[in-house]
Amino acid sequence: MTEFERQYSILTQGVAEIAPEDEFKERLKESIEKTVPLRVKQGFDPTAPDIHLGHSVGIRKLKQFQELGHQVVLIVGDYTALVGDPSGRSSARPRLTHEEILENAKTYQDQFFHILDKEKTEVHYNGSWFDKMGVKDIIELSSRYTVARMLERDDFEKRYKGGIPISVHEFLYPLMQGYDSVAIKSDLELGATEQKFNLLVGRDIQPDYGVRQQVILTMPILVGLDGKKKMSKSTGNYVALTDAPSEMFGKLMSIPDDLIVSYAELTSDIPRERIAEFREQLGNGSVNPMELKKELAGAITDMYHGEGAGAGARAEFENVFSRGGIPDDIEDYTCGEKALWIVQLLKDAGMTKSNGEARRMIEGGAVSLDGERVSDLDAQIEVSEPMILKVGKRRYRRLVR
RNA sequence: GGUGGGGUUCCCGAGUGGCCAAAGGGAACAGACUGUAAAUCUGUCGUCUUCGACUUCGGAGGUUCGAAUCCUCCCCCCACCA
Repeated sequence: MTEFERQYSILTQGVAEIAPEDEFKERLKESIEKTVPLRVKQGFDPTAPDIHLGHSVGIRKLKQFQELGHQVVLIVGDYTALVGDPSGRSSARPRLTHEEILENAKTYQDQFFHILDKEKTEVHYNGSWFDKMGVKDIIELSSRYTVARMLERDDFEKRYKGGIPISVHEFLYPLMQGYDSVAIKSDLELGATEQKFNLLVGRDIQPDYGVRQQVILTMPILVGLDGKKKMSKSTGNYVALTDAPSEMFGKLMSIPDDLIVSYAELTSDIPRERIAEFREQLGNGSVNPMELKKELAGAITDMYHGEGAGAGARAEFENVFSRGGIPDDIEDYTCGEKALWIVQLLKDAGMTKSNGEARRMIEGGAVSLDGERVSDLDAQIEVSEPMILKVGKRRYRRLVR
C-alpha cells in the first residue's frame, strides 16, 4: 500500500462528502510528494461555553489529519459568532455580545486539546482580520456574491418563502466564513454536512483574492440524545466533553437504539470490525442492545476521563439503575435541628424549581425518603440520621443534620 | 412611503368585555411498564403561606364594577403596492 493509499483510506472513513473528490486526491498526492502538509481548516463559533460530542466528530477527523502530518488550523469564530450562523435554522440566532463570546472562546481552546495535539495546532481568532476591515472591504467582500445565490441555500429559501425574517447581516455569515479561508490559505475545509454551502462559498471566493481553491470535506451530523434533532447545546440533547463520567455514561445510555452504530462510528475509537459486529448483532437481535450501549458509553467515557473511568461509571450505573441502589456521589444538604416542611425542603435543597413543582412531585408520587414514598404534602421532616431524599429517577440528596 | 394583517403562557396555536392562569397540539417532567431505549397508558405542566392570594397575554397609559379582549401613543414582525 502506498503512503497515498494509506492516508486516503483513513481520511475518507466516515466522511459524508468530499468535493471535488478528484481534486482532493490530487492535493493529497501532491502534499505527500512535496512533503508539504495540507492546511486543514475548521471553524468553531463560540456561541456556548461547552464543546460537545457533536463537535468532536469534526475534531476527531482533524486529529487524523494531524497524526498523518498535516497542519490543522482552527478558527475561533469570535466575529462570525457575532453574526450567528443561520445554517439549518428556521429563525435568526439570538446575537451574543462580544464579551460573552470571548468568554466562551477561552473554554473552547482547552477542550479542543482533549483531542488535538496543542503543539501541532494553529489557532486563529477571526477577529484578528475582521477587526481590521473597513466598510470598503466589506463592500468588496459582499460584491462577490449575489442575493440569488444566497437564496439558493435551502434554509434561506425556506425562510424566505415561508415569510420568516432573514436579516441582511445573516448573508454576511457565509462570506465571512469564506474569507477565513482566504486569510489562512486553507487547502481543505472541514465541516458538518449542513455547512456545505458555507464551505463552498469559501471555495468560490478564494480565487478572487488570489488564493488557491480549497477542497471541502463534510462529516455527518451527529443526532442528539433525543434521537431527532442534531446535537446542540440549545436543545439540551448533548453530551459535553467536560461532563462528569457518570453523567456522560448515563446520557449515552439514554440514546435510542438505532443511534448506537452512528455514535460508535462518529464519536468513539471502537474499531471498525467491532462496529460491524454491532451492526450485525443489532440486526439479528442476538444481543440486548443495552449491552452494546454500555460498551459504547464506556469507551467514550474512557476517552475523555482516562482508561478505567468507563468501567467505574458503568458499575455505578448498574448499581443505581439496574439494582435500584444509590449513587456514591450524592450531594449533602444540611437541614439543621428543626423539622422541615417537605415542600420547602425540596425547593431549598435545589431539587425542584419552585414550591409548586415540589407539591406536584409529591402528588405524582415521585418523592421518596430512604426508599419510602412521601405522599403527605404537609409532612415535616426531622433529620437525626442521614437520610436519602430522592425525586424522580435521578435527583438525589443526602440529608444531614 | 402607502394599504392591509399580526405580536397570547417553553414552542405552535385558540381566545374579541366577566364562566381565562387562559382551549387544543407539541415539548418537558413525573407515575406504571421497561433495558434511565422505543412504544403505550395515566398525571402534572405561572408563583406563593394552595379550597385563597398574587403576577402573566409586545410596551406605556386610559375607558370600565370588571380587559388578553375596547380606546390612545409607542416598539417589533409579515404581505401586497411603490
